[in-house]
Amino acid sequence: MSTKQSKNNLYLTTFTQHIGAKGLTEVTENANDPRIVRTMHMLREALLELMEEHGFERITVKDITSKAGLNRGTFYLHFADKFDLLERITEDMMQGLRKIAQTFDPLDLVMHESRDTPFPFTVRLFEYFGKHARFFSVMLGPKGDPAFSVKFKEFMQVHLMDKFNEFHYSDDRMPVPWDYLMAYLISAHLGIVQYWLEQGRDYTPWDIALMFTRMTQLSPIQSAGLKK
Amino acid sequence: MSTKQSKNNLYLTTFTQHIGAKGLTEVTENANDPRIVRTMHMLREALLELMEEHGFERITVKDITSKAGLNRGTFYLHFADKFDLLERITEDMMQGLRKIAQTFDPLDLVMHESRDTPFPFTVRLFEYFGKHARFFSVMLGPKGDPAFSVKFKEFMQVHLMDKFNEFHYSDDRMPVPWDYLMAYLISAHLGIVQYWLEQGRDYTPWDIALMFTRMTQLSPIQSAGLKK
DNA sequence: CCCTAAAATGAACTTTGTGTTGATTAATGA
DNA sequence: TCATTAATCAACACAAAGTTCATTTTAGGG
Repeated sequence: MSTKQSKNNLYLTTFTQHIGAKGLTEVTENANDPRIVRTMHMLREALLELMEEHGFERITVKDITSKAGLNRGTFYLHFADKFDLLERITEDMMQGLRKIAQTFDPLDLVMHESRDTPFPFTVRLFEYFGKHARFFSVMLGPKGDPAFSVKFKEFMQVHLMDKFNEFHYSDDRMPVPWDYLMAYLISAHLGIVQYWLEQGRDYTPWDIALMFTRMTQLSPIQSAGLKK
Repeated sequence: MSTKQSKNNLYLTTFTQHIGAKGLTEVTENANDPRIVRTMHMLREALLELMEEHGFERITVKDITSKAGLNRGTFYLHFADKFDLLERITEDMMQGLRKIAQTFDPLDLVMHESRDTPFPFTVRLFEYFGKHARFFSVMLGPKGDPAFSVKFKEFMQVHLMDKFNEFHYSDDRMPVPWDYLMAYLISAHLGIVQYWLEQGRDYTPWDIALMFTRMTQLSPIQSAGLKK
């Protein structure tokens, strides 16, 4: 009773260790705590690995925690469910993209397109994709989340395409409606990102960015170098 | 015992009413039986409606059958699980696409592109998308299945793009690698389909097909009619 | 080094959906 | 009319979800 220095903290044990399936982001965790950092990292990595293999749909919380080597209860200490986890990862990545987007200047583009050099902003984006290749590769791939592709497109729309709104004529003078042209270009660029990741990044960000410059200036037929 | 004409079929009751979670497509049903036709139809419609609302991931077999007004057991009479159901619907739609693809002739394209008229093959495709708008709209949208987008791209690759392989120069003479150009174009076209469905089909198949013709011939900058 | 706050663990429990089974009822079509 | 077969119903074992609480482990400031 005295040798073991007793349990004098019995009446002061931990409160509210739990998140609750509803209160999704009401958590104010100490993000500096190395235990939390580690846990988060393990869970994120485990989720991406499992998604790569089976797709988000087929994964259970049990799978995630056992791959992460953590207790299932620990998961619920931080996230309401697997959707919550995915959202948090996604939001972080989008933050990263938005930060890069701040450096974007449309006038820069005009300068570079006339001299067959890649647009530096595009290079920076691809460097980011490369840095987080696993995430983007999974999320934009066949096992990924189609809602993320939409998010990504919205990002391009707002941060890139909308900057050029002022430069085009009124709709009746255009060969193709403005909004359809935007849909075309955004999806085309997304397609390049997907293909590049799929191929294991066989070109440098610089090379890819140069392709963008060229494909924007040439018609598809010219880009193909088709024999007539 | 005699008034009710008895149960003389007791020893001949139905065998193997069930599919089994593994034997996915081992079923040889009489697809003409109106009961089956009706059941299939109800299940398909229910699935699409629910996907539109909550996405495939959030749906349970219970949801599907209760929306379809059927017994849950009936579902398992025809499908192993919800994935199986989705696959069957998808396969049917792809069949429809392949059938249209048979009518494709690349030489046709050369004829039409020089006179600013839509490519009839493209018109036919969009008529099909329109006819099955709910399916394509859901599956290619944010609540859909990213694997289907990939399937769809492969379809375009095989049935459209590969036909032009012979017409291009060797890679070192091209402004952009051939495979990247294909990824760009395929994704761009997919994007138009998605956008068109999203907008509630605000143009006719003919109009959309004409946009394709033009965007293939003009550079994005020309398509935009950008002020210099 | 010790001690406290907080994170992680482990075990139990309820609930919900799954996939299966066998018996019964209802519809089809020859 | 009647044999066949689809659909229904009720019951089952099972797996994972989400929650709770007591206990153990860890981090880091005094």
